[in-house]
Amino acid sequence: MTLSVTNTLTGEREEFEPGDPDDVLLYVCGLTVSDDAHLGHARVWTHSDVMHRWLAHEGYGVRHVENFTDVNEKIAARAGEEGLGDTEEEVAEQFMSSVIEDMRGLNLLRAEVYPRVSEHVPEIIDLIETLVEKGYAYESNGSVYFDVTEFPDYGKLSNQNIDEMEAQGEADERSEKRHPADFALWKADGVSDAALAEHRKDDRPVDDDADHGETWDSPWGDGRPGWHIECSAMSITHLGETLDIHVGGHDLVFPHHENEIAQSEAATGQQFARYWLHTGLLETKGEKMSSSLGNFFTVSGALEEFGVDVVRTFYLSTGYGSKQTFSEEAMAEAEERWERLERAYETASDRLDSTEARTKVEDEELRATVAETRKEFTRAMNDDFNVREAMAALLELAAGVNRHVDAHDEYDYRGLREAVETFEDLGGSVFGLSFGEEAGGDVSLADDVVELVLELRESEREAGNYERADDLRDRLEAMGVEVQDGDDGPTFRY
RNA sequence: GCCAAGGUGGCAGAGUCCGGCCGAACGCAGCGGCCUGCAGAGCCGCCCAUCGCCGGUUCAAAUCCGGCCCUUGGCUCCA
Repeated sequence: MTLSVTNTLTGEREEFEPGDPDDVLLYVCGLTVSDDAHLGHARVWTHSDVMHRWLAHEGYGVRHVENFTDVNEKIAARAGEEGLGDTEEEVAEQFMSSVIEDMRGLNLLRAEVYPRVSEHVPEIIDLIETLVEKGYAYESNGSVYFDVTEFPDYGKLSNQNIDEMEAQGEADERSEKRHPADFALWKADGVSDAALAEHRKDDRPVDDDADHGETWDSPWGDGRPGWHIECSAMSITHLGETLDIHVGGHDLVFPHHENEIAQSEAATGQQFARYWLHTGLLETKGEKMSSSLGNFFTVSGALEEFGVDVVRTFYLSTGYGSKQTFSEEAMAEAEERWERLERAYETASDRLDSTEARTKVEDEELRATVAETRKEFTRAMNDDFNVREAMAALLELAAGVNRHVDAHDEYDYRGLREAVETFEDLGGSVFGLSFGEEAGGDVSLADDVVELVLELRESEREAGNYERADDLRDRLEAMGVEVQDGDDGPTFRY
């Protein structure tokens, strides 16, 4: 069964054919570290993580690169804020370490490299020089712009049309730029994005004297790299001229990704990325979650409040390409889904421990469910990473396990073992959920203490002292220990 | 204005590429039953869908074609 993906470039679903199946080149557009990461960022991370995991699961070798943009005016602008450091570099460093912490917390597979803009300025300058030499870029007042009219394919990703853009703002001889759609590859010292935007709109002069952070020497004088060029430079450096999958949020299609294509393909003459996958945006109350709108929920806050598994389950209940709404209700539902899976997994592994490997019981229905789950999960994932349907398959397995346990007094060892393995493989390795992972720490001691309390409670129950028994249960509950009485005695989880 | 994505039950959200298995998945909420000292979990069953609107193609459309309405995103920093 082969994987097919929806390619933004063509707008169609295509069969996935990487340059080298043993070395699939995956580039994820990372974030600008000017603030704490929020749940919208984590959505891209989680979906690209699951893509990575699925490719690896299916036998592909994956080389995953994810950049950090640590040179940006918004970062520089925060220098001097309490607790953030006095320079652009320090501020970036600060946020970068918290982002890395978030990524760990989300249980993301590590990328091969996390390149930073500040460490790739020479490569960026080289790339710009190549573009200038080839006639795709020109210098103007110490800044360098990409000439969109020189690149016939400009607009192929976003279906934008240069002529229409031109109609909106006539090019002016006074302008630093030849065409309104031209974009900065290199910004002369003192030139800010804000000034550039104004310039683009009504031709106001581009220089202002505010301090916009560090500057670097270049053939065009001191300055800073433009926004889009970094991704081209870093991905070419680490993944070569043609990469297989480029992932990013939908809001980056234009202009960012369009410009990346223009720069990279103009410079190398090769196709930049084979497949462009764009993730839908996370919304709250009908608008996208974003740093600039200030309506965001931080990753660390969410991890603390809901836990990794619930956060991941939340993301996995919608396809990567669809937009998704964040709300307390949605998180509550994700929690129910995750717990349903987790409980079924625990039920299966507990019963497995108590049944003989050579048990004679065979439950064809259970075994069929396991087989069907694997088949359906694989089908769904290969169908443009349809995680929602893959998740549904896992939930069917949960129901299958519960049915088996409900209907039998003796259990099917092999069937249960296969179910447990399936949860660990598909739910654990592919979805990155914590099946079968003990929380660590003093767990064993805590477990023993709870067992002790439950033993006491059992004797109260046997004696008919239900009030006393319920009180013990309530008090455990208050500590976060959930107690359930079953045919085989009480079980607990926390 | 231009470009893109989307409008499916109380909520959420698959299915739309490749029309029939969709009388519409999975889940949450709600209702009934079983189980239980009780509770929870679980199991069984039920409830709620003119698949945005109008028209067309077809033996057959949520799925294809055309028009319209609405929402979100992009066109400025943005995952």
